[in-house]
Amino acid sequence: MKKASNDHRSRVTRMLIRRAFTQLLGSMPPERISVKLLCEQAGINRGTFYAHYDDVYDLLGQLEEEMLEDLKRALAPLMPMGEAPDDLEAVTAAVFQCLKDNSDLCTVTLGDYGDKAFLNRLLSLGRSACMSVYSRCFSQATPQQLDYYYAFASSGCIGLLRKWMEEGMSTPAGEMARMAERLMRTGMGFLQDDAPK
Amino acid sequence: MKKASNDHRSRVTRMLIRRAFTQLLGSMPPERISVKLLCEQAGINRGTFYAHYDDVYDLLGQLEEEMLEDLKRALAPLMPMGEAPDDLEAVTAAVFQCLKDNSDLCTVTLGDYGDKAFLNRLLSLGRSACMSVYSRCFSQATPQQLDYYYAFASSGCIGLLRKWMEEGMSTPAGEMARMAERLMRTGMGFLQDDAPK
DNA sequence: TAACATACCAGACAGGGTGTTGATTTATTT
DNA sequence: AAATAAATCAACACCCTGTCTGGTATGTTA
Repeated sequence: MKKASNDHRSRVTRMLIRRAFTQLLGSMPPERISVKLLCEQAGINRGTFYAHYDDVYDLLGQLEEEMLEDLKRALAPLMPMGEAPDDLEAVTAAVFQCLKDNSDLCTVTLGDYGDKAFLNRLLSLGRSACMSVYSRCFSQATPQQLDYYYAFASSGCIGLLRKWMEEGMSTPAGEMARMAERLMRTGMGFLQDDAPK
Repeated sequence: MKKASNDHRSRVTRMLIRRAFTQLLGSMPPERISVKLLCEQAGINRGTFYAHYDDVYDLLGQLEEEMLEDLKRALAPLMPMGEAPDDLEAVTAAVFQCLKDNSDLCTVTLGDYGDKAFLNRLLSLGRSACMSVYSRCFSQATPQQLDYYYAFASSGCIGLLRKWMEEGMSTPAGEMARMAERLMRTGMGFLQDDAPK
């Protein structure tokens, strides 16, 4: 990992790279993007790229890292450290909002050509927080059951996120959070008719 | 797309390729696997590979395609065509079972280095079936709401699947299906204590 | 069994991407 | 203005790709 200089030129260069990268990712998966093509698109020298990143995947990883830092920053005030957050819905809403703020990247990392590794990092981030809430609310469940429930709920939220992005994120983040909360807690039953099964 | 010969030699070669590919995928993501490396691992000539597949992604796609065909075959008797299946849990169980039967591939396509595109195909496969059930059971909901609910539920099931695989698929498929059903229909509330929120 | 078709292989080929280097130019900082 | 840091350019050897030979072995068909 190279160190990130704060020189004005460096920041401009990195911005050019990021812009070119997200543009290209809109039309092709990352594995099809060569450093050469990326640099042509960004209008920089190829050697310059290597001064900032190891390769295309290093670039992708660093962009994701920045986003996760954003997310952590946004969530920090809502999460008393080491403790279960009292308002889980507010946390969820903050997540939706943050991803909306980084939508240029998210539509890619979470999109069809997206990066599974990033999803995993996103999930493990929320894991500890949710588990502490779970074990408080669902004290009867076994740890293994809790694992399965978190796997279901967190992955479900990702699906919700993806759908939300497909729709252009027009629904307010708060409303999405409310929907997520309800789906996790009560499933789809609250909508059910009297129809059988 | 090349035509698949049924010549004995061809089948052996394709099997060698598949075996080498899944082995390699266990230790690196597909974008790191070169045709050269793959052929060395499989012990075949590089030109031979190109006689069967266009590139590594074509190979991956065809393997996934075969698996989806398996899945459709297994599901067909449970799904009266064009109609909503009456026993959704049986369908879910069949899905779990089929993926278990193809676990060598699934641990890869659904694993950490997995392929998002495959997930999408898996999801869209179940989409129409589920939607017909939804619109029957949840007649009050708007189509947009149904979309969101399917996004949540289907993605949640994927998460459950992944967790299941991590655990070595030791839990019976039927039991997993029951858990999935319950999580989708009633959420995690059935476990809840009297704790607040 | 003989003739045929098909799939392998080994090797070579041009083309292109990779990652690095060293010398030079340009911008920033103090 | 001098010192420092970054971007540029050209060139390098290396590896992978995709294709195409001609030769060999293996199946398939009559």
